[in-house]
Parts: sequence; C-alpha cells; structure tokens
Amino acid sequence: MRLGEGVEWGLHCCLTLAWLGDEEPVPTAKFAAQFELPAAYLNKRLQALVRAGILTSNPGARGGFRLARPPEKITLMDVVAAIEGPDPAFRCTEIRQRGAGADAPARLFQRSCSVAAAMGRAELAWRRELAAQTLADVMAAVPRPAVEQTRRWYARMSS
Amino acid sequence: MRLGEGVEWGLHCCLTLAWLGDEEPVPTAKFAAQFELPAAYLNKRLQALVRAGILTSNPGARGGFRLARPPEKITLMDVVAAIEGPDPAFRCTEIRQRGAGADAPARLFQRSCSVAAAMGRAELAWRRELAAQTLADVMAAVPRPAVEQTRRWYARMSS
DNA sequence: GCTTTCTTACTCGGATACCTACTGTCCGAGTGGAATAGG
DNA sequence: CCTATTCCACTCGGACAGTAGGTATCCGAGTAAGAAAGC
Repeated sequence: MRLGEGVEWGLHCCLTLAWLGDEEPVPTAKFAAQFELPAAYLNKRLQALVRAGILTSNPGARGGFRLARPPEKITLMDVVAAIEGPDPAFRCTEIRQRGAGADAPARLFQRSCSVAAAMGRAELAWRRELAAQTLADVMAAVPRPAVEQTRRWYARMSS
Repeated sequence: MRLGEGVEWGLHCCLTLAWLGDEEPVPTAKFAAQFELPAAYLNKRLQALVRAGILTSNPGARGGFRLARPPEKITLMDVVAAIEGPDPAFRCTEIRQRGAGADAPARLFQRSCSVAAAMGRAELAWRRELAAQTLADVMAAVPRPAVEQTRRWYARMSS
C-alpha cells in the first residue's frame, strides 16, 4: 500500500499558505522552488485541491492559490481525499461468490462480505483520525523558528 | 491509495483454512479453484504468508498449507503486513529540507516533520484496528450456511 | 492627465511519454508419499 | 510379508512478460495586471 507523493506535497503547500496568511496568492512556481518539485506536476495536484474546494486560484499576473477557508476548517481527510480520490484502499471483488460459491443460493451473499467489513472498519478508523486533525492542529506542532524561516524565504522571493 | 488484491486473497484463504480445521493441508490449486484465481500468482502470496510465520507448508504429495497457529492468534494486521510489506503508506521525503530549507540550520529539523507525524497517527489508528481483529472474530461474523457451503465443496473436491 | 490598446506573465486544461510496481505466467529444483519390484 | 527402489504429484523459488496507475513534461487557451500609445 502506498500513498502518492502528491499528498505530502499538497499538505505542505496548504500549510505554507496557512502561515503566510491571506495577503497575496502564491503561484505554483514558488511552491515548486520552495520544495524543489516539478512545477507542472505539482500544479496538477493543486488543481485537484481547487476542484475539491480547498483552494481557490486566481489566473493572470500576480495570480496563484489561496486557501478557500481558514485552516481550522480544513482537515487532513479533505486534502487526502482530494488528491488520492474517493476510492477505498481495500476493494472487495467478491471472490467468495466465484468458483465454489457460484452455484450457491444468492441468499448467502445478501449480507456484505465479512472480510470487507473488517477491512472497512480499519479504514474507517484511519479516515476518522485524518478527519480529526485540521491544518491548524498541524501548524501548532511546527516550531516557531521553522515558520519564520519560511516567511523570510517568501519575503525575499517577492522582492 | 490502493491495497493489492493479494490481501483479499490471503484473508479468504486463511479464513477457509480456519473453518476447515487442521485435518489436512490445502494446496494452492484448491484455493485457486475455489476462488477462480490464477494459481501460480496466488501461490506467491501464500508463500509470503509462510515466510511471515502465519502458514506452514508441506511439500510433496498431499502437501499444502496449514495455519501455523489457531485463528484466535492471527490478526488481520499479521496478514496485511505479510502481504503488503512493512513500509508505511505515507512516506515522508523531507521536502521541508529541500529548496527553501536547504540552508537552514539543521537544528530546525531535529524534530520529525509535523505532517509526517499527523499522517503517522492516522496510519497507527488503522494498524491498531487491524491488530484488534483476529481471524476468529471474522469467522464469527460469517453466517453458518456459508461455512457449510464451503465445507461441502471441499469434501466434494477431495473425494 | 485620462482612456484605450498592447504586451507580458500567469493559471488552466488537455495530450502525451515515462517509469515503477502490481499482476500474471512459466519452468526447473527439491521433497514427500504412493506404487512397484525384489528379497 | 517386508524392504528398497522408482515414480509421481506437489511445493518451492526464481526468472520473466504484461499491464495499470502514478510521475513527469510540454503546449495551447484564457485571463488579469502592468506598460505603452493615443486622445
């Protein structure tokens, strides 16, 4: 099982937007320079966040991305779902109904597969934990000097 | 994010072994027939379970797989970890240290990345939920007639 | 000085290539049980 | 009837091909800000 790199990128970009405040939008190129990432591909991921309503984008000169709502109202689940998509990690293909179960009465399969149910409970726990943490919570865990370092870097870049 | 199909296959095979009892080992071919799966590939996954100490295998005629310990002592986490590998789903690549953070004092990065820590908490919740459920628990959730159906199928195959 | 036009820089969105990892197949080696031959 | 040999079915383990999805790049279209030209 693997989460795409885009999740890490998206979270760090949102975090950067959060502590830069809402003064001016940040273009993809700045994020790409900050983290040494491929700009075009990063842009694809940020667009996914826009489609999910987490970011807003402004075209044209001095355009870029902003948070669509305050960091307290953006959960990690929002970001992960926006980038990874809505599909569950475990996908039941109903192998119980194939082969040996093919000629069994359909009544046996009305209740959902117990294996899928158990895996689903675990995944639900994961989603709940993600939904319980907001961008603001993560911000609070970052030491002040690191935040200042980023702020200074952005101030230097915009001059 | 996606879990490989092997997880579903492995769980169903273990479950089948659990309620067939420990009378005689089940070869890969029978599992493959039961679920209509490619035998050689399924065998690869079962070997992974053997390496992890969940199953034991007997070579030679009338050989096959058995559970290495009773179902109460096999958690879903054991099976998932054996097949999916030990790597975490979210992998922190420390992008905070690249670009803008490259010339920052190393002291800023002694504490682990807050984003990785938050994602790690969610993943821990997932693992805990998996570890809290044993094969015996999942067995208990399967209706009796479905179990009988499988038992009959195996009885018919071994004759 | 004010308005209009033009230029520039940026985002958006799609099309495309690449590459990793998952899926699937094949084959030779080794092993244990059963059948067979010999005593 | 007992023992030893042979044979067969099965697992083991690795090598290798195919495929789906994630990664990465490029380019044209549309848009907003600023510069330049005209009134």
